[in-house]
Amino acid sequence: MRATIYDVAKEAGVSIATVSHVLNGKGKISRERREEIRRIIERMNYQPSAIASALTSKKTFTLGLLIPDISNPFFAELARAVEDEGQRLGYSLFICSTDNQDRKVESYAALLRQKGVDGVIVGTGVDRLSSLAPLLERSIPVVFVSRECPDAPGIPSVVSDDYAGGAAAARHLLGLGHRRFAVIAESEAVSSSRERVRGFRDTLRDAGPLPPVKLERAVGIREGRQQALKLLRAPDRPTAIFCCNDLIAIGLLQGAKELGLRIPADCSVVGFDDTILASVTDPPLTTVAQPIERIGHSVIRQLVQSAEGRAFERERLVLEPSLTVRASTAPPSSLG
Amino acid sequence: MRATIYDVAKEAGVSIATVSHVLNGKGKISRERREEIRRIIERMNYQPSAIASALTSKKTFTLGLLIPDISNPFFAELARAVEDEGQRLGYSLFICSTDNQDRKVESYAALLRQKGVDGVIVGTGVDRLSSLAPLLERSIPVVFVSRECPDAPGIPSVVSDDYAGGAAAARHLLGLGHRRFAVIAESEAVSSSRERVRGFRDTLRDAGPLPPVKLERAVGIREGRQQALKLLRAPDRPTAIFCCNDLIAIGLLQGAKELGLRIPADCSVVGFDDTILASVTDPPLTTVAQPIERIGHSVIRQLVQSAEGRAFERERLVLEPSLTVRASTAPPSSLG
DNA sequence: CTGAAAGCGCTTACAG
DNA sequence: CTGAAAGCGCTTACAG
Repeated sequence: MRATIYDVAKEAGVSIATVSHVLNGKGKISRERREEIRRIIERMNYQPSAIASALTSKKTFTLGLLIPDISNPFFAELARAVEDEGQRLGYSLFICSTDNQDRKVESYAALLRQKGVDGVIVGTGVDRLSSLAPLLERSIPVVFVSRECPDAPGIPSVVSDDYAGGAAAARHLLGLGHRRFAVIAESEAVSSSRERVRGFRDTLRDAGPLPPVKLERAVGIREGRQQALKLLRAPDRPTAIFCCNDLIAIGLLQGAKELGLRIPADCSVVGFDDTILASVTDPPLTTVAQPIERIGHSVIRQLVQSAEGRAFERERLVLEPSLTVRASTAPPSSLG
Repeated sequence: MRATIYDVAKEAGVSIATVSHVLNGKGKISRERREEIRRIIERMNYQPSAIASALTSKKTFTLGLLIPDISNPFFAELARAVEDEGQRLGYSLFICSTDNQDRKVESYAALLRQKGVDGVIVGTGVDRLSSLAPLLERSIPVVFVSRECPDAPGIPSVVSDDYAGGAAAARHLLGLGHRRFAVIAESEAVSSSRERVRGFRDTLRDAGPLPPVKLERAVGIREGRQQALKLLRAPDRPTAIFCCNDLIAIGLLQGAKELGLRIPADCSVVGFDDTILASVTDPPLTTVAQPIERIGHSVIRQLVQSAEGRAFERERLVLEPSLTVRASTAPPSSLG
């Protein structure tokens, strides 16, 4: 069997309490003893069992990451940032893809509770806050990322400034000379999407009188393509379309191509997120870049602070997005 | 405090052993008692601590997934398949991105050991098998996925038939009428890449005398683009290029565009993997599809079998790839 | 069919 | 500065 704390205590001729103390840098141990014990630990290749230690100390140094789908590039990139910062702070990560289904959210929440995680990052849509009950009941720290839950006061969150992102998209397009716009948004239930649209529209409104902005809804590439076909076939075709995420924008690109339309010559398109997908399309997408890495790092720090009982710096951290201009936007070919 | 097994035992007027038995479906408990205890468990909302249970039973129902980078779409898609099947079988997943650095592999391996995982899936490159020592020493079950380690006899693996995939790419291109080929491969150290090239070349050789096949190396989009520029600028430009992964193929698409070349009219390109990226480029990529979902499911089953002490069905499971034909391949414009 | 008891490998007051 | 001892919440022979 592998070495336990008893083995090294015996070898060192001390009590297990002493070994535990040097392991955790607690208590006062004389320098010599400490170094002697360190050497023995090294020599025996002893590594404490995280399980036994969790049972007594109630800390597992493990976190849960609840997201809709790890195979979605946005969440995969977010997961990487979260993983890296977690690792730096000594935490491991359970990955939980929920497909935005409350049933799965709840079953993962119960599982994470049983496994004794120190905290949970929630990046998945949660219809009923009660899906998180297994966590909340046991006061396991939770922080939302990239989404918010209106009826969850007191739960901290880390988000992009979606309103500002939508506004940036509008300013870019306005600056290019566009005047006839459309938007393809996600579901009305998604708060981030609502904010993006609001920022976009408010900015247009401030720019003076403009033709009405058509709004369609989609989730993912396929629906994005369908809505694109609808919008692009209309007689008063918009010269610029703002899509609330890159997937929708990609669907739009595909729809436009089917219709023989050139992007950006016939229609400019702006996406949102700036995952790797945006750099790979043709033309590469102009898109509002979420600071995914900073979001991931911040959310972990927020959670760990809260798991370690320190006060939050803030309950809601809003990070600024920035516009990444690529080749899917240009001035309208016939101004007006 | 939350309820423990003692609380429900007291409530039910039985011993904790009895409660434990009904929890685990072990031992013989009279029907009435069993149902009575079930009701009490339900009512008290008791859920056993996975930590305490792991300490005694030595099983954590937790696995580690060691991959180069969760933000790489191939591994993200693989992770999703692994997660789903793991979940179905009752296992949670720690995600570990190693960037193919032995240092990180080793530190994650040590961490996973400490946390007492029941098994580890290794999809990351491992230069020295000794990086996995923390696992192997404790005989924690390991299975390789999508890569193999030649000096690791006895460690099971689940892979695509890379040779067959390379061959399929060659047959497709040959069938289209191509005769002047090039290949952009990954590093010679990557076994899967070697096999893909070998399958591709062998198939060409069997097709009769052909001009020599140029071979360049790249990893990722940027280098793929560079090698593409080199290949496409040469006087005897190939009419078809086989890339050992989709990322390289995407770089090639970008390089071709810069040179004003049309794909597939001026040059056909075949990728490998068929991640979401391949469906999003313009033109969409013809690519050898790895059965990512089946790979992920199989590797978990293989690992769980081994973790539960059952014999392997086989030590090496080889799944067949298939060619996904999209729009990046066509007959050469000037035959010959 | 059921229970008393040992044990898993740690941490943490507490006493000295 | 160091150790004896209790306790974390389970599982598992073993005895009856």
